[in-house]
Amino acid sequence: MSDENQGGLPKAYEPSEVEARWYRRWEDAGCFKAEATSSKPPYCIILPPPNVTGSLHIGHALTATLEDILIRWHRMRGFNTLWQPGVDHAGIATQMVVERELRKTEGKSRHDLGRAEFVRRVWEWKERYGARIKVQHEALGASLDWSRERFTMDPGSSRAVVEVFVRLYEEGLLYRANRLINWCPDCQTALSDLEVEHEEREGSIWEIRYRVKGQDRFLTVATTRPETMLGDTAVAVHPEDPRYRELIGKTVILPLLEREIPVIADATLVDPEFGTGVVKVTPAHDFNDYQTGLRHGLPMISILDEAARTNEAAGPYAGLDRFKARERVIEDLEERGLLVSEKPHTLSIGLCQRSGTIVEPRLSPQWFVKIEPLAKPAIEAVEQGRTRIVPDTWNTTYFHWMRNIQDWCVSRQLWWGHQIPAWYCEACTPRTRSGALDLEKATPIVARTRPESCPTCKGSALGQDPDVLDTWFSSGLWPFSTLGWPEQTPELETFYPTSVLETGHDILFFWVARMMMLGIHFMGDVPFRAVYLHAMVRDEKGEKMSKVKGNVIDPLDVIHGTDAEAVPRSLKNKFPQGLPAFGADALRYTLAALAAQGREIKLSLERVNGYKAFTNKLWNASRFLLLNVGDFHPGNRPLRDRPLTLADRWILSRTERVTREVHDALGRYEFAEAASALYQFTWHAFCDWYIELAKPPLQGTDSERGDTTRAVLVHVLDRVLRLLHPFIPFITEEIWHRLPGVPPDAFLMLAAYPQAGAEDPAAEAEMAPVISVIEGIRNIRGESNLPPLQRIRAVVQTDDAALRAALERHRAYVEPLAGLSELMLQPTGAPPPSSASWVGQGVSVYVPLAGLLDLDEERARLRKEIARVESDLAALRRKLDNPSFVARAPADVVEKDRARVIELEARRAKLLDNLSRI
RNA sequence: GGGCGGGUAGCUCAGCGGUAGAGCAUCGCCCUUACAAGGCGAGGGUCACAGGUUCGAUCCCUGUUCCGCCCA
Repeated sequence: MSDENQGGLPKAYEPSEVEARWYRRWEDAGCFKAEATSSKPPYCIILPPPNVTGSLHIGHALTATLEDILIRWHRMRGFNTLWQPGVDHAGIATQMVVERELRKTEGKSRHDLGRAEFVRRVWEWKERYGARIKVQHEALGASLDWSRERFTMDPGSSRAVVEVFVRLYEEGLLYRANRLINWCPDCQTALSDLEVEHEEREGSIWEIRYRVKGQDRFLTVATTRPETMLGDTAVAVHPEDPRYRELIGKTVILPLLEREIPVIADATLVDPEFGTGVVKVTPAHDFNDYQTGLRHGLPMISILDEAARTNEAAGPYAGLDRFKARERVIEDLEERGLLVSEKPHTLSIGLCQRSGTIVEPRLSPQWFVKIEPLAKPAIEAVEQGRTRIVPDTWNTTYFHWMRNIQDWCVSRQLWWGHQIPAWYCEACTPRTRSGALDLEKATPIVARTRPESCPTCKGSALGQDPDVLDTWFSSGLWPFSTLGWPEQTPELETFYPTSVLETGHDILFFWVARMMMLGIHFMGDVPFRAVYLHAMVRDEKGEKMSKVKGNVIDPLDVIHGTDAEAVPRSLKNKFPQGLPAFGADALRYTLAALAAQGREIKLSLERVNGYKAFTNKLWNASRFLLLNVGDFHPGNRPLRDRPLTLADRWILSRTERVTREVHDALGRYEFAEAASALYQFTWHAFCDWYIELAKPPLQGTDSERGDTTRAVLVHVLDRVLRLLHPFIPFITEEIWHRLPGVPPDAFLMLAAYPQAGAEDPAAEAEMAPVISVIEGIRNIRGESNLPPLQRIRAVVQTDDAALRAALERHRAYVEPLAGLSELMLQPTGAPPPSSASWVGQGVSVYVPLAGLLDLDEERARLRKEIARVESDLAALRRKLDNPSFVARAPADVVEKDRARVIELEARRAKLLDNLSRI
C-alpha cells in the first residue's frame, strides 16, 4: 500500500473526480424520482424556475443548496419527495437577448423577420441554451426530478394559462381597459408597477407663466417635465387658496399651442405650500394628473407615440424625441418671456427594470387583473398561519403590499410569451384612420380556442389579440400547473399544497404573492405551507453582483476552478493564477453556513476555501479510520453489548446531541446553525478528540478493546456521513461506500437519516475534567514553547478524591494526548520546584522545568492570570453585594454566581501561592 | 414622504435578558506514520452613540447617527 493511498483513498480530497461520478449514478438509478402516489408522506418543493436565457449565478446556487438540503433531508427521512424543476420563458429578457443577437449577427430587427419567424428563432435559442441550467444544477448536486422538468411555455403550462385567463375573464376578474400605464419606450411594451424601478436623480424644475384669458394676469406653474405642457388640459389650484380663489372656473391660454384650458380646483393634487400653488394638469402623461383628469372629466391628450416621440397632437413640435422636445419647448418659452426660472431639483424617476430606460406613463388599451378580490384571501391565509412566512419579519412587508395593491396590468406588447386568448372581429371592430383595427374600441371575444365566428355579426374573419401575457402570469400558476392542472392528476392530489416555497426575498411580490392569490383562487387552498425567504447574495464588499461591475461569480467557476483569464475582475488581485477548484460540496457548505436569516450574504472565496478544508478534513479522518478498520466488520453486535470506554460513551453521547441539534435547526430552517453544529462536532469533537483517543486502543494488543473502538469509529463516521449528506452529498456518498458492510448497490442519499437517541450526561461530565487537565498541560507546553514531541512529566494536584480517582482511571487518555512521560496525581500540596503551573477548576497542573523555566516570564504570566481572575471576582462581588440582586434574581442564578465566587477565590489563592513559590 | 433591516474581534458573520462566540486572518512551537488544505497553544471586543425599563441590557423600549433594501 503506497503512502499516497492509505486506506484505499488518495491523500488529499479531489472533488472534481468524485463529483463527476456520483451525479450520474444517482440519476441513472432513479434516486431523484418522486412517486405520483405513495403511502409515504409527501414532501414537495417547486424550484423557482430560472430564466431560460440565463445562466445560474450564486443566488441560484443558494436556492439550489438550501432546497436540496431540505429535499435530501426529507427523502432520507422516508418522505415521498418531489423537487420539481423547470425554466421560465422570461418574456422581455429573452426577447431582448435574441433581438440583440439578431442585430449583431444578421443586422436585422425582429420586424425584419416577422413575428412567426422571430418566435421560431427564440425557440431555437431556448433549445440551445436551456440545457445549460440543468448542467449547472447537476454540478451543484441538486437532486431534482428531471423526468418531470417543465417549461412555462410547454403545452401543459400554456393550457393552464389559457384556462386561468378565460376563467378570470368569465368571473369578471380580468378586463380590458384604456388606462394610463407604465410604458417602456425602448422595449415598447407596457409594464406592471413592479417592473418599474425608482431612482433619485438630479434634474431641474422650471417655472412657466400661463396667461389668464382676457386679463393681463399670469399664473406661474412649476414642472419637472416642461415638454408635457403640450398635453395640458387644465391648470389646478387648491380650493382654499385665497391667492387664486377668484380664478377658479376661468380659462388660461396654454403657451406655444395657444389652447384654452380651464382653471380647476383640486384639493388632492395641489399642495398650496409647494412651489407657486398652481399645477399644470397633463392627464395622459402623469399618474396623479390622470386621477385628477378622471375626477374632473378632463380631456386626455397623448402627445407621445410608442417610442416616446412627439406626435401630431404636439403641433409644431411633432416628430421629436421627448428630450429634444423638452429643449425646444424651453427655448421657445424663454424666447417669449414665459420661462420664469430653472432651478436644480432632485426628482424620483421610474426606470424600466430590463432596459434602464426612463419609463413613460402612456394611455393605452391593456388587460388588467382585478386584484383586490384575489388579495383578500391571500392576506387571510398568512394571517391565519395556513402559510407561514419565514423569517416572519416579512409578514409586515407582505401585508403592506397586499393591502395597497393595484390592479395588475398583464398584457405586454411583445412577441415572446403566451399570446392572449382573445379575438377581435374584423367586421365589427371600428378602424383607425390608417385602416387598422382600432383596438381601443374593440370588443374582445375571450375563448379557450379560436372561435369559429363572431357572436355579433357571425363573420368568420377574426384576429387574435397580438399581445402576450406578463411572464409572472404563467409563473404565478407554477405550483399547480407543473403538477398537471387543469387535469385532476394524482400528482396534484399528492403534492398540492406543496411543503415549502424557498426563494429570494426580492421576488416576494413578483412571484410569491401572485402564486398565493392564484393558487388559493383556483385550487381552493394555499400553494405552500411555508415560504422561506433567503437573503441576497452580494460580493465580499457587500455590493450587488452585476456584469457591469465584473464581480459576478459563476457557481461553476467556484466548483471547477478557472484559468487565469476567466477570473472575475474583482477577484483578479487575489487569484491571479485562476480560481482553484473548490468543489460543489465546499460551495454548498459555505452557502448553508452563511444562510443565517439576515438580508444579505457576502460571499467570500476565503470562506469557501475554509469549507474546502473541512471536506478535506473529513476525507482524511475517513482515510485514517478505514486504514485502521481494515477487515474488521462490526456485524450485528450492538454497541451497547460491547465493553465501552469513557471515550466511547462520550463520543456516542456527543453524536446523539449533534443529531438532535441538526434536526432542531433544520426544522426551524436554521441552515447556518445546523451546518455549524456539524462542523464543530465533526472537526473538534470527532477528529480532535475521539480519533486521537482511539489511537492507543487501535494500536494496542487488546483485541476486544480494539474492535470496540473500530465499531464506535465506524458507527460515528456512518452517523456523521448521514447527517452531513444533505449538505455535502458528493463526498459523503463517496466515503460511505467504503465503510464495511455497505452494499454496493445502496445509496447514502436513500439511506435513513439518523434519529437522535439518549445522550449520556454522566459520560460527558466525567470526560470534562480529563479534557480540562489535558488542555492545562498543553497550555503550559505552548506557553513554554516545548516541542510537541518532547515528553514531559506533569504533576496534577487536587483535593477532590473522586476527581483524582477519575484521572487515575483515565491516565491512559491524559498521557498520550498531553505528551507526558509520566503523570503524577497528588493531593494539593507544595508544587514541585521550578515548575510552570496552570490552575483549573479544583485542580492545579505543574510541569517541572528544571533549567528550562524562564522565571520572569512565568511570574508575568501568573500575574496576568491573577489580574484576570480578580477582575472577574470584583464584578461578581459587586453583583452579589447588591441586595436587590440577591432578592429578585432567580435563586439558581444567584447560586451559580456564589459558587463561581468560591471557585474563583480558590483559583486566585492557588495562583498567588504558585507565584510566591517561584 | 412611508416601511423594513443592519452597525458585535483586523475581515465575514452567529448570538438577542443572566460569565461575549465561530470561521478566516495574526503571533508562537511543531513536517508527531489521517490530514501542513494540518496539529498544539496564544493574543485580540467600553457588542454605533445617548437616554429609559430591569436586581441585571450586546439583547427589550425611546431618541440620535451612519449604511442598506423595499414602497410611494
